[in-house]
Amino acid sequence: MATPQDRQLVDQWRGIQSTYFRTAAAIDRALESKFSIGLTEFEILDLVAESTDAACRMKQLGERTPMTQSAMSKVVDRLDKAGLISRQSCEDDRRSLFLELTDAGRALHREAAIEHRALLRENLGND
Amino acid sequence: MATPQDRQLVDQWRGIQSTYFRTAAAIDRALESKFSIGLTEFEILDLVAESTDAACRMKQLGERTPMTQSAMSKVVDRLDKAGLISRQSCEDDRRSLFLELTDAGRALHREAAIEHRALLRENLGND
DNA sequence: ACAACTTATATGACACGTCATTGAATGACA
DNA sequence: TGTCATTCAATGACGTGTCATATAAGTTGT
Repeated sequence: MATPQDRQLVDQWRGIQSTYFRTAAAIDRALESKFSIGLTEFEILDLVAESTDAACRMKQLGERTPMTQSAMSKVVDRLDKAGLISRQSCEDDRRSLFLELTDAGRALHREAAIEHRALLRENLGND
Repeated sequence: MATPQDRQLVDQWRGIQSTYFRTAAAIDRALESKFSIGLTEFEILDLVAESTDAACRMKQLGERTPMTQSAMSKVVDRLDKAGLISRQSCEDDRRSLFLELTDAGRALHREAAIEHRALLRENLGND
């Protein structure tokens, strides 16, 4: 019990947690106040933005984020309602959805990404 | 825009996120199923367990976790209702609360900590 | 072409975290 | 000592995530 290895593990874990919380909170607040979107919304925008088009993406996106399928669905829904993204049903498999940024979405992403990267740089401290 | 440094930052961030989510989810599920407590509950137990007694702790604990004051208050409330922890008002400052594990809490913590460390070892991969 | 199964997304009930605020106790200081 | 500000903890309204399930579309084997 309570071996030094355990202590070291626990400390490492707490470090990860606090880095994660601190950084996520900072980004979330900044994006929320400047662009009225949350961190998770931005993350989806970011993934869609960097996806080379083609392919029915909702599913594939799910493989590139730790978000639940359910969570993704709701985030995408909010982004759609906000007019930042559009969902189009795929021709070849009508269960799937093809996502793409609207012009507004692309513009917002461009701005927000700058903020996002800056806050990562600050918080992850790779100066 | 999109400099290689940015890419590297974003990748680092996604790594942290996925480590955090994967690990937290694994621990949470295990503790929930075996001991009927969540990860946040365990973390408070863990902090209280390792606190050298004395001092009115609710406040100090808040300084050692990324949790909000509000969140802590609710977690402690659940732990209290579950009979794992007790809140006693401080004599010297009646705004503050002194926390301590009940016998049940200490016993549960002892068991749960083993599981917790094991899952950290698995997920943070310091073998 | 018809079941039975599988896969993609959406949704409803619920739990938990956050923010803002409250209530109570303390401190500061004229 | 009486006021005003500050601090500790609890609470209510609210947003968002999770789980289980629903809906719809595709697949397979006969």
